[in-house]
Amino acid sequence: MTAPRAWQVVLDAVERDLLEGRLSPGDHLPAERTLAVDLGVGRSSVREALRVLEVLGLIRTAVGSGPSAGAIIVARPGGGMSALMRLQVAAQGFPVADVVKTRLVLEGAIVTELAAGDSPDLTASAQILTAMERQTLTQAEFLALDAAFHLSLAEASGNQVVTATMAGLRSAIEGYARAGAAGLPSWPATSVRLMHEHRGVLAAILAGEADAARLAMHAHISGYYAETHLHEH
Amino acid sequence: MTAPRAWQVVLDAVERDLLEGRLSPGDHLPAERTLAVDLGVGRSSVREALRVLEVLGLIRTAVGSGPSAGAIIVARPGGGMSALMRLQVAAQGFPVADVVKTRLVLEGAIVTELAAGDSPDLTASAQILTAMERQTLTQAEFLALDAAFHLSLAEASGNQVVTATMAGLRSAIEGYARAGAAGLPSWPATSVRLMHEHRGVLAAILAGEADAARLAMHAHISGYYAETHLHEH
DNA sequence: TGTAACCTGTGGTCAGACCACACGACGAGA
DNA sequence: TCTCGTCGTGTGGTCTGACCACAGGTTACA
Repeated sequence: MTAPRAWQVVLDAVERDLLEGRLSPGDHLPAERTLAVDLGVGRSSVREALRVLEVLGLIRTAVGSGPSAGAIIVARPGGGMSALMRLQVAAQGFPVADVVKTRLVLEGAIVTELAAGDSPDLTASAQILTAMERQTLTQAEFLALDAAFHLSLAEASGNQVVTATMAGLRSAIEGYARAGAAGLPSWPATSVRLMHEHRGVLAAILAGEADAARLAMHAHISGYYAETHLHEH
Repeated sequence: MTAPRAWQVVLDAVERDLLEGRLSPGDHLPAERTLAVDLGVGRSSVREALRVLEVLGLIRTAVGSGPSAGAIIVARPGGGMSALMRLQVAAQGFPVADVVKTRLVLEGAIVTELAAGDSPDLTASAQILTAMERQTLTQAEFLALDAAFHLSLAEASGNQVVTATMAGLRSAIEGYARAGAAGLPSWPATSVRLMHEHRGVLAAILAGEADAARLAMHAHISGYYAETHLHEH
């Protein structure tokens, strides 16, 4: 048995406490110094483990004293998924094409389920579309709202895993989306088309037309990707 | 502008080096002490960032000297995705039901694509099924091969993102699968049924019957989940 | 009673030390 | 000349101790 690394001991201990109910969302972790003594490791090893937990979106840390200070279990997977996918794309572990294909699968499933569902709550998505129709938006603002729209559909599905994964995929290719938009021949024309496609997707969902919604979303995503991909090299 | 945390500086520097091509898979990161001096932070902060990169599957570290020592970019997303999803499930950020639903979506898409593809290479998957038919397997060995089979289908699809996500989802609910299997009334009967379902999925893919393959996989996953879920408490 | 000063415990960071390890260079011996 | 063992060196892994900024509670004073 090879000796486990000290930070791994801390990580395992926290995971075990979570699985066995000794730790739940909202709870405080023991202080770093206490954890170090209890687990028989140095404080620096504890901190390495806590850093991992923080990046993974499991805890939030705050300095000072009082109830809001210290490390608290939060279980917000979005940030961790974004960091993971963004870095994997940067390190060429995730090809951009695979990210886009995965978006097609997930968003297709999302809109299919939403359309099949009984009166899903899409007011948030509709509000985002309304905000996007303002003519004073910069390109960056438009793209941010575009991302928010897609994410709001995932949230409407109620699936935490899909929502977090979508957030990660989106942030992973955010740079490509921005660079691609900058190289388009006519941004106004493209943005208007994207708006219409968004409205079309939303309308198909609300009409309960699952297949139409899926195809519209598919065309929306792959269309933009193809268009921007043509102009980069 | 709030001061960025020291480890964040390191993480950002590495990400920038990756994006701008100064670092590629197989390259060595500078030594921890060098990195600390170059970025103007302490070595412990560098180590916190490297720990994150290691857990995320971006680097591999080794002690000693020579070409294989040090921190090397590897971009293996499987481990990071597994850690992220396992911990999020443990911390109740990811409901198990959502994990299963996501599996249904992804594995359905995988087999659909494989069936539609032109003569996919499924020899690895077939070999795993053959290995599963040995009668001397323990329950744990059977479950491990079961996981390997599902993962091999993802790998056959060639999509790195889907493969890594599948690996993460699987490991996140591994504990539940094991606990559920232990509570089944008749494990031999269940394992035989699972085997038949696997064969059915594979046959449908090879026959090019996309819809049949998707439905078979859907029934396979949701069936096992429903069966084990009934017997746990 | 209200307020200001202080105390305490927290995470954030750094510096330094030591260890085990693995490779590569060097030198002694055949 | 070749082989093999030794030693040096640089690496990550870990621990310890120290200091800081911060935020809250506590206390003492007006």
